[in-house]
Amino acid sequence: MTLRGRHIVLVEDDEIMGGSVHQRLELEGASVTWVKLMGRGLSAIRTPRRPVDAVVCDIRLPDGTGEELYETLCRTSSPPPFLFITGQGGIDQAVRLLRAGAADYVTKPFDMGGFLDRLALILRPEEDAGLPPQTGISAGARRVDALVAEYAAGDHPVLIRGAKGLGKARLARRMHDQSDRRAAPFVERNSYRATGARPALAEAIGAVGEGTLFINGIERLSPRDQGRLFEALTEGAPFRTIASTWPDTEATEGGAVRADLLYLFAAHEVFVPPLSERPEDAVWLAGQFFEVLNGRRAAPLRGLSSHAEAALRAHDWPGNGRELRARLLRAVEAAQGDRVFPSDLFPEIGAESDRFPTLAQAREAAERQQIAAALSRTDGQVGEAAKLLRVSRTTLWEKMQKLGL
Amino acid sequence: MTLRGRHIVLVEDDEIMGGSVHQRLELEGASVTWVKLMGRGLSAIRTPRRPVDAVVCDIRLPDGTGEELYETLCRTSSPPPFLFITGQGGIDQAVRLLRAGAADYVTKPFDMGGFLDRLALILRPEEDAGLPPQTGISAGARRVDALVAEYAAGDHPVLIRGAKGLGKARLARRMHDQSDRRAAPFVERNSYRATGARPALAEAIGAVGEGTLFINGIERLSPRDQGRLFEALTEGAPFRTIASTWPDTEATEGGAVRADLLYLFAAHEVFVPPLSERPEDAVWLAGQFFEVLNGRRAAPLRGLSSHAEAALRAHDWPGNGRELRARLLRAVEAAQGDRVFPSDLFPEIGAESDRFPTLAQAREAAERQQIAAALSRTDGQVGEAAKLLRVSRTTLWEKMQKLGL
DNA sequence: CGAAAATGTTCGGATTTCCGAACATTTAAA
DNA sequence: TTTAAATGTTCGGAAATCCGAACATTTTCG
Repeated sequence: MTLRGRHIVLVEDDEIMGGSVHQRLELEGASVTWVKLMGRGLSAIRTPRRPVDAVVCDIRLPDGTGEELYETLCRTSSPPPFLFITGQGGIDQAVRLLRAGAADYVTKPFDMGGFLDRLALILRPEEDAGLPPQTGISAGARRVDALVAEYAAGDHPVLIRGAKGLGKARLARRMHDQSDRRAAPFVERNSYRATGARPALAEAIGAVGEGTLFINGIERLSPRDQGRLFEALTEGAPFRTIASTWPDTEATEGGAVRADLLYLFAAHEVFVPPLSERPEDAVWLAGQFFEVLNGRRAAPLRGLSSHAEAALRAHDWPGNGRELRARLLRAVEAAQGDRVFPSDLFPEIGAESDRFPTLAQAREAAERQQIAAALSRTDGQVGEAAKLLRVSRTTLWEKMQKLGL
Repeated sequence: MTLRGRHIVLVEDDEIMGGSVHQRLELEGASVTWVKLMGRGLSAIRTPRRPVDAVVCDIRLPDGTGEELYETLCRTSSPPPFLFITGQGGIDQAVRLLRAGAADYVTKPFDMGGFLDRLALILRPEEDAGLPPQTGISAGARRVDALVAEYAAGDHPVLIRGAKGLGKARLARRMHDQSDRRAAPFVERNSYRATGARPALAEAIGAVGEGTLFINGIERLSPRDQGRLFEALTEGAPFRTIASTWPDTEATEGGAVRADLLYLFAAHEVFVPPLSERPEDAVWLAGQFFEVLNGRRAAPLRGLSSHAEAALRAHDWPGNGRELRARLLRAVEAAQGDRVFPSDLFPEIGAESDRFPTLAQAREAAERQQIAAALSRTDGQVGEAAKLLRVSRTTLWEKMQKLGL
């Protein structure tokens, strides 16, 4: 697979490094947006000229870190895959990023060929062709798959609940593929994507015909859009509706779904348990990923060591499947022996975990908390919150962007 | 009493108001330091050219508030009396200052004659000539007075414990006045006063002769000074030593007293209960103040109403005697009828108490907390704390000043 | 007791933050 | 459906913050 025709956002302040990567990516046929500041990166990714396929991002930036950029995006949207460029000593940071669901990282200095290979790897779509249409092997995963099969035969709305990285979009797609509507369009409306990147609901409804409309993140729909959806569903719309929600505390508090709309979905829900509750699925999924990835190695590995499997079971998987896939990618690439070992999967073991927050971090945390409290108090009214906080509307808006609120 | 020869610090940014007050105070013979910023005020009060007798301070300043200035000073020292200038609508703020122990306030617009009278009132020393040498009438107060009389006859060190505003310095003075050493000097070393305003311990020891050395705030002595004092006490120094301590949580954590020094005082302690634990003393003391202050009115009042007395009993007196005296000053001045009523003593009743902290306030609170944590972690080592917090030593020092740490 | 280390403190320059004005877009209300 | 209100967002200038260098003073340690 080539990079030709892809849109890459490059966030790198170093003139030489950035120039090299920029030039080489364009030689490969990619379209590159090069920015030098975290703030600029935020804008470029949130409101891009065209959809962003991947982000290549340095860790250290003049106005913050790549980590902050990524996590800020995660709070209000679903960012495109990130490939981080880290220097020596930044490994603990990069590993945290993997845990949070970032795609991968490379360590300076690196050869351009290896870098391009890694970038090409993460550009591949989330639903790998090599994986079977199955959530897992645990009892909980089998219940999910049974419900998916059952609901695929129906026409009623379905709500998929579960944390990020659990493949809710893939479940919706499978439900569509196993239904009578499989020949009609499958249209996704991702509410987590930045404003510029997502179509209006009306546009999505216009495109779906008698197919399946998938609303990713129903709690993020505006009240007006929720009204439109409710109308469509109660007036016999020809398409089938599947929605997902991410039971994140902030989302629940901030973006309530009107009760009557929720009522339409209440009878048919699919809850996807987190990987931490089904460790045998983590091992199974890792095995699936291993088969696919190992097949690409010039010198194939023999498998996962038993200790690696034990470590997979013991991990708490805050990033769920996305984190698992990223770790497998790195492990298969980095393995020195003939098998994958725990230290290949979890290189951060031994890294310092106890860090004293800096003054800037403490200040930011307090600002984030206070702004959130003010927004809560004003029911999301930004202008009123600005008055309460005694800052200008501009200042509040910029801080909200910076802090990911 | 005139203002002649007194040193007044004026903190007022308004050119016209400041110019008027400055000119009139100098006409009255006072020496005036006029600053326009809270930060400048901090410096002028902490390291003055000569000791500060009083501060005249506006509430609203370009770089903060008079309230912040006062409270910042209170955290690390015992500020001179403050007379606040407040505009309309600032009454709740001024009342909070009274509660915290500030001397008084005037409301714009005011006539200069009344302003000067009020300033003259607060310049009078804390121990008013009109008050009897007595702590109060409650059982607890009588125990304190009995101990003072008993210890006055001895030569052993004495420790006076109690919160600010309870007259610990007056108790020490009374102990001296009732002792055989009354003809010799009484020298006070106030550890709470700003660095520039307090003499070195060695200087105080040199001046006391066979008199009484009063260490106000023994926990604030440096380890070296504690060593000097210990040596003096164990090697038969000719003077008598009385010390006070303020059982404030911050002081206890920050400035521990070495155990062997504390041992020398342990056998003779006087604990002064807070006014909140002896409400009848609050009423008695208010009565004493009333007699003194009422005598100065052109049209004397008949007394405190029974409801006023009830309100005095009910109040929790966070500022203890200092707050009580300030409230009586205002009440006797402001009384409209022939008696003092609750609303004269507690004008803030009805004022809005629930305020949402601004973003700057939240940020400051977080900074204060984080800096305190860092200092705690580094055992007071400022340079190490700066590294931990990832700020420069200068920045940390300035923030410590601003935040009162 | 003297030297080293740390604190106390100031100042000017660089950097960052904050803001009002302005305009486009979206949402809410009439 | 139209209008008003609010949000989304940018930009340049003013104000505030942060810092290193520097020097005086105090504290600590050998």
